[in-house]
Parts: sequence; structure tokens; C-alpha cells
Amino acid sequence: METYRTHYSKDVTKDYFGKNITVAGWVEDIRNIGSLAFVILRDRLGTLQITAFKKKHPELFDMLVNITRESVISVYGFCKQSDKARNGYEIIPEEVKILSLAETPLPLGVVDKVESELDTRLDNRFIDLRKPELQALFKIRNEIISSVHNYLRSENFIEVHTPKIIASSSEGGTDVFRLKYFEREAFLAQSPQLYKQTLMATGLDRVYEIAWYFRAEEHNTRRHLNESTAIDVEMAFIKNEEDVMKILENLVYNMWKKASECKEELTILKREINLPNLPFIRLTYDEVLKLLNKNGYDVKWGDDLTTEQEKILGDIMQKKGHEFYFITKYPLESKPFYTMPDGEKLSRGFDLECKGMELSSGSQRIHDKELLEKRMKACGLDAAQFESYLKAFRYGIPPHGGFGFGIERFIMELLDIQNVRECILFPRDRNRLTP
RNA sequence: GCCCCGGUAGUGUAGUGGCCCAUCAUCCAAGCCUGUCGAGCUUGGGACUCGAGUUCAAAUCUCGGCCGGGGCGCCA
Repeated sequence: METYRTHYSKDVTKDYFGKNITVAGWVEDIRNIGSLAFVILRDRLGTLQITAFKKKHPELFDMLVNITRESVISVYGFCKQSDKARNGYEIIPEEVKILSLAETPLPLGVVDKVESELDTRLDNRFIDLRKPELQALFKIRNEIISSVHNYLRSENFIEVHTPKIIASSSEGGTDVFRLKYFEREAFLAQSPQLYKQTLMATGLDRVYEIAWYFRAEEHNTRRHLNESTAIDVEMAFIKNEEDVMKILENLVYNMWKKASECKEELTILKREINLPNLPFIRLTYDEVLKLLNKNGYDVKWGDDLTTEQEKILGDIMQKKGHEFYFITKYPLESKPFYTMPDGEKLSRGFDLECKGMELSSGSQRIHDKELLEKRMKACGLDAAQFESYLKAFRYGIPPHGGFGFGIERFIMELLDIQNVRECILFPRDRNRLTP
């Protein structure tokens, strides 16, 4: 055996029928029929069948039927055309190498007929991830990220990486993780907000980051993580938040479109993806209140929407044919300090919602230092804590805006997944720190 | 931070005071079977989260710990 693998399961075409090849992967199942046995081998692309005959190779036969499930093997053998086998061929083994023998019993079945709980699955995530539907999910995630790079770069954004260990909490409000930084205290960044804004003072003009968010909130829900990923975008020389929203909706459209092209993966996941129509509808906060009040929900002006109200709005909009919609012109009070005011009470902040779930939050930002300091004060923040951020506003900074966009939540909505923990490889939540 | 709920073989479950040295499936082990593909059949194996209490009797009731799930608030 010169190499452990010459072909993946799905790469074996007619041309190889009648020839010898080498395949490798995980032993998914062994069906011993007596004098012949079938071994189902799984690799990244799918499964294939190895068929062994007791009479032909008694030793190989015994070896194969005694391997434990989920062991890793490499098999050199004759590739025989067969209508009875999956993929139209089977491998008649001539040499088998056990590369890694799996212990029994498995802590989690890969193809067992019983489902396992999410907690058990996450405790054994490396086995859980062997399931084709999970591999499909993360392959789609990969494609989506690739479309983010393609789209934003085509719009002249450059990818940046900002620090995750920071000296002060980025925006106030959200709880942040504290850590020891030599003799000082430091924090894990809850978002790249202050850094991407600072970059607007450099002339790079358009930046984006696939960023980690760390949030120390003690929530325990299907849609919160303490460590999550996001697409963070910031752009300069905008006229207003509408310029930002245009980029965001095109980005989402491109991501959605790319996902819809993952036919094989979507088949495995039994999902269909319909493309949304551009542009997404814009609802002002005032219009949202009217809609909700008309439907019997008494929301006072200035209040944030509760989770229930958000869902109702999602239902109303879906009935009207809008899965995606922007909510614009939020009350200034409910938006963070860096949000550009629009008159006395309103702001230039917006949310992008999908079926009642907030996917993205953005705004035009304040670029005037005096106004920024005034807003910080109004929000109860100490400007002195933000000196290095404020400095960027003293020596020339253009009007700008941007958004943050949660990747896991997006995948939840895209693939109709009920728990956000499914959408990240190794989730961090209130209780989970391993694996 | 507040509020609900749960913990039974490796996995997933049934069992709400005695009928339980605990059900079923899956799984694991041994065996039979020359075309399996949710293989089939036979036999066997394996569990009540921990501690204290109530009771003649606890998987079952009470309290506490540990572990987990969900909702709200907040947010992505």
C-alpha cells in the first residue's frame, strides 16, 4: 500500500471500474451475512461499500468483521462495478490497514437509530460532526463566508483584524469578560466597534472583519452564545444610514444566494432556500408601532420591542411577503452612544430583522467629537475611559457608518435551525466551556 | 439578574409509594445466515445524579448540593 487514499467515495468514476484503488475513512457499519460481509466506509464526500468474501480471503474477512464501528481504516482493493452496491461499485479488498481502532461503546452513535440530546452531542462534538448533515451545515457556512469576502472585496472593502484584548469595555451596557493583563485588568472585546470606527480616521475608508464577540451575559436561551462570530462592516463618506443599508442588504442577498447554490448540502439537510427580493422593505420605528398597535399590542413610543412583539411583527411581515425587513429611525435613547441622532428624539440607527429575529444592527455614527462626548455623557459613560477612541475624532474623521451581523443567527434563519449552538463548532454558553 | 422545568444502561426512553433484583428500542458481546444497504433471527450484557430526611416500604414524596434544558430581561 503506497498511500492511504487514492480516491474519495464519490470520486470513483466508471474509468476506475476493473482497476485497483485505495480508499480510506471511518467504518460506519459492518453487516456480516455469514460467508460475505459488507463494510460501509465513510469519508468527507459520502460512503462506499467494501464487500469481503470469507472463502476468498478468510483472514481479511475475519479482520474486517471484527473492526469496531467508527475505526479508521484504509483499504486497497479491486473496484468492481456493481448495480447492487451504492455508487454503482464495491471494493473487493486485497489489503486492509487499521489506522485507528475505535473504542466501544461509542459515547454517541453516528448512524444509530436513536437521536441524542444536544448536550450529549456537544460533549462529543467530534463524533457529532461526523454526521453528514452537520458537515453540510459547516460546508454551507464556509461558502457563505467565502461569499462575504467576495462581495465586500468587490465593493472595495478590505479585511482587517482588530484587538480582542482591550483596555475598557467597548460600549458600556453589555457585561464583558474580565481578565488579567499582566499587572493590569483587561477585557475581552464585545465587538470591534470602537476600532473599526477608529479606522475611519485612517483613510482606509471601507473595512470589514469576521470578528469574535465575547459577551458575559448570563442568558440561557436558544439564540444566545457567550462567544459568537459576526461580520463587522464600517464605511466612510456616507451621506446617511441608507448607504450602509444598501451594502448590508446586498451582502445578505449574496450570502443567501451562495447558500442556495449548495445543492448537495441542502439536499442532505432537507432544506430549500428561496431568494429574497431586493431591496428589503424599510419600516420606520413609528410604522412598526402603528402595525403592532393595530394588532392589539400596546407599545409605548420609546420602548424597545419585547421578544414576543418582535415575533408578532415577524409574522405580520411574513404574511405580507417580507422575510427580511429593516426597522429604521429608532428612538435615540434605545441606541448606543455612537449612533448619529436624527433630530431631537430619533436616531440614524437601524436593525435588520429576519422573521422576527434581529440579525444585524447598524447606524450612521457620530463623527463630531463634541456631539460624541455629549452623547456619552447622556448615556452615563465617562469620556475619560474612552480617551484613545476619542482621540481619533480630533484630527479629521469623515462621516461614516456600519453594522454588525451575527453569523450564527443568520445560519439559524437560513437553515431553520432551532438552537444557535448547532451553528458553531464548539459553542460557549453559560454552562459550557469544553470542548 | 429573574422565573419555570428536568436528571433511569454507552445512547434515547417507560415507569408518579409495594405489581420493579426496573420497560422498550438502540448499542455492545457471542452465534446462525452468499447480496446487505434502518439487514434479519437466537442468546447474553448493561442504568435509577449525589447527600440527608419521611415511611414498614422510595426510581417514585420532602429538603439541599451538583449537572443540564427553556423563557424573560438584554442582545447578534
